[in-house]
Amino acid sequence: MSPPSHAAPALAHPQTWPRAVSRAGSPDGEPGVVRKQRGKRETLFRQGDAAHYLFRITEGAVALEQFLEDGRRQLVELLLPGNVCGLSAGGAYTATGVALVATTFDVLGTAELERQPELGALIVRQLQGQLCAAHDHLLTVGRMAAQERVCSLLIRLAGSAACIRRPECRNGSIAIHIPLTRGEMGDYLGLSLETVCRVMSDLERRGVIQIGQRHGDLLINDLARMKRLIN
Amino acid sequence: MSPPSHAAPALAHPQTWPRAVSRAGSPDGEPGVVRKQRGKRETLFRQGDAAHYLFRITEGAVALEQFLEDGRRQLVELLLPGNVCGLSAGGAYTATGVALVATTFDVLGTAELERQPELGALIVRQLQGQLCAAHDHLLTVGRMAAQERVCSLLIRLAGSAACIRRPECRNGSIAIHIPLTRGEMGDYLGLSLETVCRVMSDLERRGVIQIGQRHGDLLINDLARMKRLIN
DNA sequence: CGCGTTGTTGAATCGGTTCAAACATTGTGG
DNA sequence: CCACAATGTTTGAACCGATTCAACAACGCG
Repeated sequence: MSPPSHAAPALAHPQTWPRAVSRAGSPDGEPGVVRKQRGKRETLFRQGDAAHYLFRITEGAVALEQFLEDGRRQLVELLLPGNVCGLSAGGAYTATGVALVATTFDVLGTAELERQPELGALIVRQLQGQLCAAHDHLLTVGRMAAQERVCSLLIRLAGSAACIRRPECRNGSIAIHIPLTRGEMGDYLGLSLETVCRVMSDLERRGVIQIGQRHGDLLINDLARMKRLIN
Repeated sequence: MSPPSHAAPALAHPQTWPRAVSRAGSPDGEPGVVRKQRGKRETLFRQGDAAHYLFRITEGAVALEQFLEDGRRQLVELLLPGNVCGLSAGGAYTATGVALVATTFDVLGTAELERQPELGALIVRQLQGQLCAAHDHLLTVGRMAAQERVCSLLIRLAGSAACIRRPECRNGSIAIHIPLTRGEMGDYLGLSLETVCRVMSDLERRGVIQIGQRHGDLLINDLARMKRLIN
């Protein structure tokens, strides 16, 4: 019966990844582990492709997206530094991974998984965290009103180090950067982009947030108050 | 861009569970593995409780449910024979597991997980399958209309051996049993129970299904046609 | 500086919810 | 086994939140 506020998987266990992490500069050198980059809107892997690699985000943000045949889109997962993606049930990726902003990540051959059993424990933790996050998100999309959904997302971003521009201070205000367009926020929350706009404008009118002029910049005036809007 | 029809995790790997499975009659005997039962609407574990056990469904059906503080409910996962649940990110269950019908399952101490590393591979496969299923479900709830959502659920049930009453025959008809009330279907699909009713009635009027008099009994007249309703 | 992309706002519409009433099925105790 | 209570289902009518379509404004990249 408690509210669905599990630990955000965003920052889970970044330190337990084997090697390569501490050697950020090296593009290779360790067998099976390679550091790579992608620019805004570039894809890391595509739904349907053979799933030969795992990806661990070290910087930036990645969205997993799925499509209906007629083009309707849903962002099914939002991955931030520390998260791993690319795991698949069968042999193929079940979603497409797209960089939301310039993103750095480590690539690991799935074959490596079998050679390094201790990697399994990390993967299990990641999967558990993402499954819980997916369940929470399902509750959000399935049962919350538009305003509650938007606030959920903003609060999640405010909880992720990668999105924070100015840390929270006494009065509860915090400056963040939203690495998503309005349309992407809608596709993540199961709303139209116009509804996201309207909710954001309304929150601003009521003094809960201030929308910066640079796209994506946002000031949450009172995080606690925003959390109360969700219940 | 392909439609989100991954393998239903329902029947995944029932044969790889260690021991106990082949000794269905024995209520105990193997260290850490115990077979148990629950009746309709009884709970296996509760959100927030310390997560000391894993559960593997052998018969029946289990729903994982989450609540908002004001009582709004979402069924975040539907588990059928072969599925494992009870995995949690932290030390506590993040959802409540409720038997939808009389259900049999094996209970495994989580401590056992660390003693039997080969169990890890099974768990990883389960988690992967459930994560993919959660993503598909998110697409359904976030982007599909009421009729599409209801058909998604019916098609999923029609694909689960445990729900089939009379197997599919030439003309595409198949008799199933829905182990959920209309309200539960709504809570799973993010709809009100009335909307589920209306959609079901409409499907019947149009000859897609026939609703039996016994609660839960259903005849799908043409499965292929129903699948076309989803797109 | 200019054009394409992204964001904002309004008006009309619609799909789904809410509230309410009636009915059917299932389960229980006499 | 029947009667009755509890639970589950169906349908209607009014309402409302979110979508759609459309126009315009603000960014931001080249």
